[in-house]
Amino acid sequence: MIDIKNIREQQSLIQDRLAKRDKSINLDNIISADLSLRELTKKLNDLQSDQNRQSKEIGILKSEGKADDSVFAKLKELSNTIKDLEVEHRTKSKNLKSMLLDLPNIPHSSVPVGTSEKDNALIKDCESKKEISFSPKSHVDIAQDLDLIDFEAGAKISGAGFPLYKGNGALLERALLNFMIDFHLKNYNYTEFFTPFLVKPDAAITTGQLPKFDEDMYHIEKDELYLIPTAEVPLTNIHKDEILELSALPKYYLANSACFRREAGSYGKDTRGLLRVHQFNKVELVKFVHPDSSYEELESLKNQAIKLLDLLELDYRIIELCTGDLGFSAAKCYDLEVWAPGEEKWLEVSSCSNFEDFQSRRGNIRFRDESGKVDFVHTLNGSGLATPRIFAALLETHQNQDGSITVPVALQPYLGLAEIK
RNA sequence: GGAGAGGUGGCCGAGUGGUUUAAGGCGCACGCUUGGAAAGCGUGUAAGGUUAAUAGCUUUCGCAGGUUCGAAUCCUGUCCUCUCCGCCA
Repeated sequence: MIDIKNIREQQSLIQDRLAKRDKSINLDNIISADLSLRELTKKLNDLQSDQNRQSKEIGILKSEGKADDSVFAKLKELSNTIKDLEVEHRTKSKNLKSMLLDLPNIPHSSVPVGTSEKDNALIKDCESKKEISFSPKSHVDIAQDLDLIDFEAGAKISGAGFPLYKGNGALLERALLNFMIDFHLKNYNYTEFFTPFLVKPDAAITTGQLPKFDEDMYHIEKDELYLIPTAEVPLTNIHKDEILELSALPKYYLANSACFRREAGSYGKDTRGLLRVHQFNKVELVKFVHPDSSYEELESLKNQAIKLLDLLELDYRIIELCTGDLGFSAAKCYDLEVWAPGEEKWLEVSSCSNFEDFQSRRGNIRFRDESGKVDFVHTLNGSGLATPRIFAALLETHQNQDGSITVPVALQPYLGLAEIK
């Protein structure tokens, strides 16, 4: 959520910066709603003050046995006026809040300007892809030939997009997750969590999935709970409505979770195999940091995810999203993409974002700064990493002509195998 | 799912309709005291809105409504925690 005071004070500046993301955004309604709400607040507060004072006087009169009906009648009128204004105030305040919740974050000034994916900046290209001397198979065929995934059975049980990992496939999935979790825990100062997979609407509002992207989430109406699209949601909400001590920052949190995505509107796109599924696993990294250091933290987050790709011996490139392609909550975002030689596609396996105070404002996550003043923390997150596309790229990159897979050295202890055949 | 108890400031806890402007304690901060510390004594100690303001006003006692001139207190709904019973991995 963007600070209303900020919008109030520099409307045109913010308007311009949001226009780089979406030209249709207009702040005029918000400005006028804010103005009218503030006028109403002033009026209401004055009347409340009057009511408080007079009620207190009645209290004293009554205790002295001197109160008569005329005083009550007079105050009844005031009380009714206040009640009406309170209703109006509530409505207007909800209205403004909902407008603010629908507004995306302001892109950081360093973000390349553009309208879509095609304007994203290539930060680091892959210098030389691993050479494969034969025609590489798709991960779908490899997985089927080696009996690693039973897509048909998954579809029978839950529908398309719910892969059923089997035998060495299930083992590889588990090995990948454990390898990645251990990597972060051993090399960086992360605290591991295992979170709930179902969350209240408020939690999804904090991170920005709600209220705008309700259609993308699995929703259990009976209990008013949502299935998490990423562990970012529960992790970020751990400190909802809290004021953290300065000494507690930065906080580095990690969780492996199943992620559930409806992928509404993306039917027909990447439907084959593991490229776009409704349920997958991901190791998520979340940071709560001092506002002064959030951009350094973004770089280190990105570098951390990259190291995993090196260890898995995958070919990758780094993209910086342009203003038009940036996610709703992000101020700046890097995507890591791995090369899948069978599919002949770059696959997004990690997204590392700085949300600045966008999420912390929505979730009321604050800290006490050097001077004792309360301010919002900055939050960041990054995938480290999402497995299905890593799984796919791994099979395709490390496949041999005889159909076997050579397991990267770093992963071998977790798998207990040097090759899958 | 059924029955009961409870949710008050950083923490504990008093408060069942009106000087509550939330007692008291703990913790914390500062000061006095001291050779120094502890103890003791004193002062201070929430967040949001508005504002030039650390002034004033206002909101907030889980949350949302309601009753009343006036609600932490009464009523309704709801969420959460705990205990017991039932079911269950």
